[in-house]
Amino acid sequence: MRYDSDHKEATRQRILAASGRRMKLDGIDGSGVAALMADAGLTNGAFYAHFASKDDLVARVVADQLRVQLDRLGEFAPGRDGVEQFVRWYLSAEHREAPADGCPSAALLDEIVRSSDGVRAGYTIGLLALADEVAARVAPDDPAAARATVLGVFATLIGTLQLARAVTDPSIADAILEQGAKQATGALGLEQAE
Amino acid sequence: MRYDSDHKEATRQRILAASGRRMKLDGIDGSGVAALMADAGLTNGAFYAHFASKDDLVARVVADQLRVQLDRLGEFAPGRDGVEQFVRWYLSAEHREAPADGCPSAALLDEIVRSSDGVRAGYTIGLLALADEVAARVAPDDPAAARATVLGVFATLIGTLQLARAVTDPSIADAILEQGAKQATGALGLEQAE
DNA sequence: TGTACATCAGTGAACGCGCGTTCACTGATGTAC
DNA sequence: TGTACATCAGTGAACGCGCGTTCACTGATGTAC
Repeated sequence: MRYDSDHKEATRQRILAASGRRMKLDGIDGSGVAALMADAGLTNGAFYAHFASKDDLVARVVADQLRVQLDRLGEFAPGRDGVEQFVRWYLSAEHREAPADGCPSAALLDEIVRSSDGVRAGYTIGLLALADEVAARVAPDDPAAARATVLGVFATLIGTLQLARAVTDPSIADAILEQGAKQATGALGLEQAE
Repeated sequence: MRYDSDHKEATRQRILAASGRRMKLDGIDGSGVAALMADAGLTNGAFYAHFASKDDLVARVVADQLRVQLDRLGEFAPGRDGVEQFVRWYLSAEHREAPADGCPSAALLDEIVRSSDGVRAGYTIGLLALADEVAARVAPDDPAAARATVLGVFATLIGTLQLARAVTDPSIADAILEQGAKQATGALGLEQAE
């Protein structure tokens, strides 16, 4: 090998991470292949040595980004406490202001809806993996039954963050986040910390 | 006048309605000016006699679409019953399958987040007008206090519909809609009809 | 040990195409005289 | 009443540009002998 044996894989991961950031900022349609590659420190021609097409990249990015969310949850406390920390982070002003480092669902969900079946199938898998992990934490006795509740809470988190980002009045944006936290913690049966 | 005195205004409304449908299907970035004008039965050159730019159009479309939602609410029963009917319609399989005829927030919210301040300001006004109408219906004694609750419910409705549209498994999509209805009616203190 | 060749990640120019926007023009109709 | 002109919504070609994708090439390094 002319490079380390894992050189190409490392480059691929760099493209995935850079594309995740860029797409969450500028949207999927709004992120051109040349810009994504430049973000990863490469030129556009190298793209097709790593991905079959832009659609292929989108599917990988979406899956990768959901895995990052699962990792993030893993970095919080175990059990229900970690879920509460996750919700608190999710609906924070910091997350609202930093979409590039944030949740791919909030940033991209309605573009994902319009994406290919491959993208949506990957999204579904990643979403359910995250939901099942949360369900196992909040209802260790019967996680299967809790899955629907958790998906409902996800819907609230995603919609709340999008609304808070969309409105131009900061005090309304704050109120939306606060209300979302109330609903989400209530639905999960968590104490709302203040 | 060589045309009826309201001919141009009628054309403008036709462009707005056609653009609303198309953008909810293909996204804002995904809808080119030529395609939008063709949908309205015109050629691309006429566009700039009606709108200053595509961004101007987007702002008008978003405002127009939110007004349509307000009109829709007005067509349901008065008072709380109409709100319940609105929620039921919003989280129906029909609405999930027909984004072109549906809510602009669910179809476009994360593209609106990335749009210009003008678009977002118009969105904020339309959103609050709708929220205040709902608040006046569910809490006629103190609608101002109910606004936050209503915005929280909107977030749940929007996120729920997006999630249900994104997942590739139909039974999960159905479960997401059902769970969203449970949370939304609960938050509004409405009986959930079956 | 030294040289010729094979490998392959990445470069950068080019492809056809659709984008948002501009503009000279058309043609139907109202107004002036 | 008839003719010349003004108005203006809409047409359609063209602009420069960035898109996704292709491809001939580079150059660093490993392997063969």
